Amino acid sequence: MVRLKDIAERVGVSVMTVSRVLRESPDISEKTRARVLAAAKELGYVPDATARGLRTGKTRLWGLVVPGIDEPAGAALASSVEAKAFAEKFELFIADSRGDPEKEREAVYRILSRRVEGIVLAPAGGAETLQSVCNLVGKQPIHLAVVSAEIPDPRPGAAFVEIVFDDAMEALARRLHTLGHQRLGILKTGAWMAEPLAAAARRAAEAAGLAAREETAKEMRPEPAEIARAAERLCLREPKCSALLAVDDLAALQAGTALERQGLKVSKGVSVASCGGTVWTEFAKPALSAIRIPWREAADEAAGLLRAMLEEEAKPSLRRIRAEFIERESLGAPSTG
Amino acid sequence: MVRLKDIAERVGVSVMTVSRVLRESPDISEKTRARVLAAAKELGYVPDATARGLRTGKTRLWGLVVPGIDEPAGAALASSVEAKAFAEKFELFIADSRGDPEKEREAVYRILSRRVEGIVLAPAGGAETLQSVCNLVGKQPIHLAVVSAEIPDPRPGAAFVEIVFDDAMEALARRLHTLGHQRLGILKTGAWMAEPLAAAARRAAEAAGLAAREETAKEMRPEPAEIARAAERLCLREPKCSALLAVDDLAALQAGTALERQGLKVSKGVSVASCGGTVWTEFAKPALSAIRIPWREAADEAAGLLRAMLEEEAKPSLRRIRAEFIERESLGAPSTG
DNA sequence: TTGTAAGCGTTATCAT
DNA sequence: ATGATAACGCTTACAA
Repeated sequence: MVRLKDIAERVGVSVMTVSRVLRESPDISEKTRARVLAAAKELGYVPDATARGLRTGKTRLWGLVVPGIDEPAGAALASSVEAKAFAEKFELFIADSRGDPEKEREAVYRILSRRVEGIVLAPAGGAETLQSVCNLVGKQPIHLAVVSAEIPDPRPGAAFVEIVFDDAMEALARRLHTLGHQRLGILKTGAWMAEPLAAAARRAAEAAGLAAREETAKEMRPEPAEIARAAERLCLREPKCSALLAVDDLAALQAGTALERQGLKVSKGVSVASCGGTVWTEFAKPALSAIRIPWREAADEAAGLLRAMLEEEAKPSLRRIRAEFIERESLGAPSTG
Repeated sequence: MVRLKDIAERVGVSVMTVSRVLRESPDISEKTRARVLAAAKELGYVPDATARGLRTGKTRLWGLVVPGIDEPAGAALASSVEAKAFAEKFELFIADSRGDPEKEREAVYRILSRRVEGIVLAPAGGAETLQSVCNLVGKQPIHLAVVSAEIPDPRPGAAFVEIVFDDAMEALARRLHTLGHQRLGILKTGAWMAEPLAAAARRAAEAAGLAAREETAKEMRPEPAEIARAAERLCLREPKCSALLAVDDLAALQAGTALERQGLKVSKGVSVASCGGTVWTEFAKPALSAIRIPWREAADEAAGLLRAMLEEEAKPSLRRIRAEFIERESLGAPSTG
């Protein structure tokens, strides 16, 4: 590995001179600059950002911890944060908690030990387990931005980006009610934010005068057959639901397919909606995605907060971002009878 | 930030003693061990892996560079490599080249400057631009594992995981021929590995006695309307293709939808196939995914190679992984006439 | 314009 | 069983 010292010896100057040249400091004669640059190139010098960080105290490192980086939502988050990091000349650690709070804790700890300047966290657990991670990070002189639908009260010392589902869910429930639906089936999985989504759906259904039933598949990405069974329990068994809301697009896609196999026709007879908002789902099956979740906006906001906190002494803040209801073809009137 | 020194002063021992306790070295009296541990906990000590890495020369850091981390294939890769890294107690940098060889070069350089011990690269460009990145990395004392369908010849000094499409494509082409198809439309996008996939499809079509036509959308993830136009050009304009192969599932999904809107029925009349093999696409639309690309296997292999290279002095190796043809419902006989 | 000395937090090595 | 010293590669502070 080539060090400054190697270049210095080669050129016959001090290490400091080389360091200055490479950092483009002024006060360097054109002659030495050229010779140093040439030697650096010739030797294939790659600066050691690790050593620089140790000396300066600035590592230009960020960390991101998500539950499920290969889930559409997690991938959207990763993409947004990575883009910001790259543009700002930060390197980004990514760790996947896989929905496990224990793994999340370990990931955060390990990332802390790398002396990152900030962490974006998409929490795996609920508000309780989040507290403990916030405490851990709070003791370190770094910044934390949490993207979540459940904000602990009182708020720990971190920047929060809260994703709010209520307005969108209420709009959806009202729309379904207007179309003539009386009972909403909620299909929950172990996907990120599934529980807050389901809770918002329940609240909205009640407010709109819809009865609601819920079926749960615990895995983050359940077997298609399991989703099919849940969908059938909701829409084929008494009391039958004429409308189905799945907490994510892929589950909705499966559920819709399953119901059509059973002879129900989506949009006529049974309405199917889902919560989505990633490049992938928007692209693949926009018809179902009635609740658009602003994953990218949330991630951009979180990354923006980290960057902002670098400069100003930003106080722990709370930023709300709202999901929105989008009218889709998969929503229709219930079959009569 | 708490340092070993702080603990040492607190307990009244030397820094080395503290270091030893924290690294669980033997030859430490139970008494001091307990006191050091207590102080470390009390002060909220988090070790500085950066400084450790500087001193030991072992950073336990890996890097991953992909084109499109929010694409199904990129996300699958990230997930696999992250899992291996986490299990092996490595931290993982992730950078997204977004299909741009220039960005890829910068990402690799920046990751090198973090003194990672290994890099997994999913190259953005073809074999030519890959060479230059391999040269850059080759000068450093670290390991490189490349996941690609195009291996440069002669092979640069790196471990290669080659994804091979030919067998699967040939099986697909033969099947289509048997079903009575005479002309295959190939729908290419700017997705990762699109060009090698299309090339393999062309070769396979020719070998099976199918004529082939190709339409290209340059973006990695083109507008649905653009895909629809391309699909229509292939299947509605003379010489009409009775079978369509898209280089990725999402494009196929869009294409299928577009063709059905035009009155063609997928699996009767027009056959639609795609190249997939990620959790998302398998889950959402298995019907279309006739070429299963072993993304995860490839990523696991690449991560495994990195790990192996840590221990033994592994030579630059080449490992082939084959895509497989899977019979799907979306394949049927062409409409007669 | 260039050089010298010291130190960032840790561990290898040798000493006690 | 514990401590002292130096060094990893770099940059800040000061001197020449």
